[in-house]
Amino acid sequence: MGIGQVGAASLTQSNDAAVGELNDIVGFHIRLAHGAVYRHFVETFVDLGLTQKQVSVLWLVDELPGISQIDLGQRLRMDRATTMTIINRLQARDYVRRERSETDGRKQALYLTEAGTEALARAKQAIGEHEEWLKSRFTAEEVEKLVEMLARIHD
Amino acid sequence: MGIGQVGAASLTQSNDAAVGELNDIVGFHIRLAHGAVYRHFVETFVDLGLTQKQVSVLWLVDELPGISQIDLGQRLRMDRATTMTIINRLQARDYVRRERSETDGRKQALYLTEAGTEALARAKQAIGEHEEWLKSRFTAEEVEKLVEMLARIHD
DNA sequence: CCTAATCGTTAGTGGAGCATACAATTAGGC
DNA sequence: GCCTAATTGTATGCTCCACTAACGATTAGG
Repeated sequence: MGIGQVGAASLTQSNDAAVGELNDIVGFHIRLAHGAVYRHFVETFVDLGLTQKQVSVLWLVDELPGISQIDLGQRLRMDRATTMTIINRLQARDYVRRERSETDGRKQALYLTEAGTEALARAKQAIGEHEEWLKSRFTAEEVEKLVEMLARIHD
Repeated sequence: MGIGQVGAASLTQSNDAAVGELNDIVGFHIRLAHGAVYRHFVETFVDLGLTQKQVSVLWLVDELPGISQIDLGQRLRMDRATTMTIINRLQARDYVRRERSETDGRKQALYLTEAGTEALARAKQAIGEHEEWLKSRFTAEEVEKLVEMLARIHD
C-alpha cells in the first residue's frame, strides 16, 4: 500500500472496507490500530502464552525489583484491582513473587522468579519481532513522531 | 506539558512515572494511548451507556442500512462471534433490528430503530466533545499525520 | 446436483477494567 | 503520643471484548 502526499481522508478510505464518516474520528483509528497490534501480539506470543500487560509487568518488575503493586499500576495506568489480577496470574505461573515490604507494611515488594526472568528474556525476543512488524511501515523519524504524539495522549 | 523540539526518548520520560526501556516500545505507547482514550470515552459516554464498539456499529448501520453482520464485522475488524454479541446487546436495547436479507438467506440485514437513531444522534454529540479532548493537543497537520500513520497500522 | 464455502448462531474461555467494601498499616495534624 | 485520615492490598462481582469450536441453514460453483 503506497503512501504518498495524499490527504488523509482519501488515503485511509483506500481500503475496500470503507467506514464512511467514522474515518474522520481519531479515536476510531486509535482503537483499530490498537486492535491490529493486539492481534499481531497474540500471534507472536501464542507460544509464550503471555499478554501485553503481563509482559509489561514482567518488564517493569525486572527493571525495578521490589516495586509495589500500586507503583506498578500507576506506571502502567492500571487501577489496584486490575493490577492484582495480573499479578495473581503471574504469581500462579511462578513468574513473580510477593514479599512484604520492609519499609512499609502496607506494600508488597514484587520480584521476578527465575522462571519469570527466563520468560521475560523470551518475551523480549518476541517483542523484537513484533516491533519490527509494527515499525516496518515507518521511517525512523516517523516512529519517533508517532511515539511522541501517542505519549501526548497518554501522559 | 509543553512540547518542544526535544527527542522523543527524553520527552516521553518527562512524566514522573517512568517505565524505562519500555518507553522505546511503540506497541506499548499504542496500548497506553488506547487506554487513555478508552477511559475518557467511558467518562464522556457514562450517561448514554454506550461503548466505543457499540457507537461504531450504530454509526455504520446508519450509514449502510441493511448491512450484514459479516460485512459490518469486517469493516470494524471484528470476528463473527464478537459482532454477534454486540448486535445482541444493541437489539436487546431496541437500537437495532435484524431482518432476513432478501437477496441472501444466510445474511441478516441490519437497521437502526428510531431509538437507535436517536441514540446515535446523542452519541455523535458526545463524540464531538470526546474528539475535541483528543485533538486539542495536536495541530490540524499533526492530526492528519497521526490518523494516516494509525491507518498504516490497521489497514 | 452435490460438495464446499459462507453466514449466523450458540456455548464456552480468558483477559482486562471498574466499583465497592474491608482489613492492615502508615502518615499527619493536634 | 494519639487519633483520624489516607494508603495499600485484597476479595467479590460486574461488564465488555476477543477468540475458538461446533452446528444448521443457505448459497455458490464445479
